[in-house]
Amino acid sequence: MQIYNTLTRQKEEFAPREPGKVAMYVCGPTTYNFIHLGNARPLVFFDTVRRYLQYKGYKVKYIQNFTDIDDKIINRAREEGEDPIRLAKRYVEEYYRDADALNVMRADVHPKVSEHLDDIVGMVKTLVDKGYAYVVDGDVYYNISRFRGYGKLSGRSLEDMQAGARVEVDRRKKHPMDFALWKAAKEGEPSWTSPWGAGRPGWHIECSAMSVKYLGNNFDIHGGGFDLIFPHHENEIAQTEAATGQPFARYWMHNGFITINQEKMSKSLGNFFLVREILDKFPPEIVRFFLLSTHYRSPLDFDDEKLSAAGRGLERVKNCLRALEEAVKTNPRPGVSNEDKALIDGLSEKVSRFNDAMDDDFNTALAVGILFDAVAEINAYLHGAAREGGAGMEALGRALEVIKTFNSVLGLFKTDRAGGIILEAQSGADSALVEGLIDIIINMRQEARARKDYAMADSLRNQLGKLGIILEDTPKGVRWKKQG
RNA sequence: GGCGACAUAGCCAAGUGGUAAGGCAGAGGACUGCAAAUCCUCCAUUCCCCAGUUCAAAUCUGGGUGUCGCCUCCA
Repeated sequence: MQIYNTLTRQKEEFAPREPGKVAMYVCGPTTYNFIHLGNARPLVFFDTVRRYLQYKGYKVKYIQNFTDIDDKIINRAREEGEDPIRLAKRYVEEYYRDADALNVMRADVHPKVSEHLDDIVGMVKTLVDKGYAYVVDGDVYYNISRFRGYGKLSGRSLEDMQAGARVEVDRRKKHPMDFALWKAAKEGEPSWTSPWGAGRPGWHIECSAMSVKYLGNNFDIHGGGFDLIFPHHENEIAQTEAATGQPFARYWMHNGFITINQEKMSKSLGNFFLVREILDKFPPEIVRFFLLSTHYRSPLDFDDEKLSAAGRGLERVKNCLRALEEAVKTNPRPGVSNEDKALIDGLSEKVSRFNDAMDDDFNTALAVGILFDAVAEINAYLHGAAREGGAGMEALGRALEVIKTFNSVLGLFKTDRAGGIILEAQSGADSALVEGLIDIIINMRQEARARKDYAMADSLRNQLGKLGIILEDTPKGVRWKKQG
């Protein structure tokens, strides 16, 4: 398996530090608002990485933090007149609602800054003691000039950065690019005690302290968005390697941006779409499918039209699944015919290509293409079986299994306890009553058709259609589904 | 100003030396009362432009054009 490593700027063969086990850390959101689509991309992508590694048989330890102490949170809390810690906590809960909807698995640990002050202060102290950090008026700064490898992740030199520095230089810093490990408390801000007085952690130190705490000094994969390469991850490396004296994360992975009209989506530009808003209009599996349809390192342009085109594509997969489940119910014939054998072999080839695609730096776009190939092959088989002797039990079982396998990695559809794919999340209000009513209408329409009253039949179908209920007349009877 | 990425059909998008996956949209046909779903067939002699390397390039090299990103909080 090959992984593109930002650190070396090339694909490398993946070999975890401990055979069979993978330790990974993904930078999570700062919780001062609902998450937007740009936040969702790394969530969904790295969740897929995790799922694939597990599918490959690795035991994965997956950590994703919440930044719940931060300037943006404090500012937001001030505007809302709410306690910052409470506000952050609220948005952590909201985060889970969105992430769960997108079928993102929970991390093994979701550490919060507010619960790791001891670890953070401990690491800052180590850096001060080792001479990598200095104290000025209760602030603690990292002295980047002391760290020889500074710039190795983002591929820039200290000189380049000094020339390009756009920020007003704080005269108290030894180097303009020195960054805060610890910020002295200001009036009215939450603060914690430390050897340097009351204050709070700088942004970068939390990930260093927490990742090392849960995964050790040199874990396998560290992930996040492209924009974290500099300064966040560069600084993490400087801090952690200086503190531990060992190399930090081994593979650095970064996902590309979501753009709107080819421009970066970001909170600062104000052109962002909340996951919550998008999920009001589209089912979550479409959003997830859309995110995985492009390679993770490429930019992905978002608009409603593209999402709905993706949804129309995903519908093919759903239809195939429905047809498959229906075929299984109509007592398939035992044994393995030549056609059955051809399908089973064809599907094995798809699985092998799917694995190859994912092995090549998690090429989910190619993997999705292979899913469609499998769907086309299954549909053609079902189509042929319909006019001949019927489908074979073993072939159908294999087809269902392959689609489920692909789904377990891509995480598009949620599954029930028995491992079955859930296609329609029926809301509680629906179910029995609605289904009963629809059956009554379908029967009325069938009677109309029987007496060739097509005007009535079509009218009933159209009216249901307006409510998002789609009827399909098949040789085996009428089938209905919800739109989307 | 420094550094970097990308440019493939109407749209989205794989493919990084061997002769263009897949999806959406579209055209024709089968099935159907009509639809829908599904199946079959078609839909880029060509991969931003120019030059070069090679038996062979969308893929490598050089130059140009365009778009985007990072250098400041940001996934």
